[in-house]
Amino acid sequence: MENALRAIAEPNRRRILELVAGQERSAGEIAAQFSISRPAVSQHLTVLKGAGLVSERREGTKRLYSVRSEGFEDLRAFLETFWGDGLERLKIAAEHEEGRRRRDRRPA
Amino acid sequence: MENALRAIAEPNRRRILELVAGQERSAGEIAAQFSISRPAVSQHLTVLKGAGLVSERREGTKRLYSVRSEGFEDLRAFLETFWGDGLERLKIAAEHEEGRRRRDRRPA
DNA sequence: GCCTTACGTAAGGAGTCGCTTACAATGGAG
DNA sequence: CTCCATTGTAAGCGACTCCTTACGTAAGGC
Repeated sequence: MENALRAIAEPNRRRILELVAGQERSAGEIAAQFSISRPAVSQHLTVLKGAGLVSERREGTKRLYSVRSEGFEDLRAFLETFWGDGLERLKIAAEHEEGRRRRDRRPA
Repeated sequence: MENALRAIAEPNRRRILELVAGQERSAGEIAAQFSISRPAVSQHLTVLKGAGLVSERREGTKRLYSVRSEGFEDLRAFLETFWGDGLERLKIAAEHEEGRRRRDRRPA
């Protein structure tokens, strides 16, 4: 998950993910959408692949990239802690612990 | 969202978030959990606050931090694109576009 | 074989990040 | 007012990031 988080922290990589989200695309096709150099995009693709967020498929001389949604599952799990129910559950747990500590300090 | 993503990409900051998730905690209380220096933790807290992921409340000389779940909303929206329904919808849209392009190229 | 197309890899440089130590600021206790 | 506790801020340093240009590699077309 570490790698995935660092990967999506970079704006160009996020744009790449959005590009390949709905549609498999070749490296060149992707690079054409950017002002940065083609090797720079290639490096970003390597990072995304290393993070498990995209998969690569070779076809002749081309390399086709697409989103690998399994790679996002750990992120989902981690982040769900911080919104909605996950946070609620944590708060309740913390309050219980708080009560226990108070009782230990000044026992009835 | 940019700031939030960069903020959570750092392991120590993630640990801080987990610490303050269930329970409001003071800066010192947080720093005590880390091997890095107290100023380093303070800097991380500044980053998290700047990203809107934690809120700060002053009480006497102490500063109490807690998770601000609204700060995670944009992340949720962005990431939902890449798992489950969001990705499905994008794929269908891409296929339609693909079909349209084929028709344009070789009209019936 | 030779050329072209499509792409990754290597090397190096500017900028950013996260850490440390030293110092400043603010609030409460006496 | 002085002292202590709690915290942020400043300055500087090594490590990492992202970019560029130059070069290497592999699959076709002819």
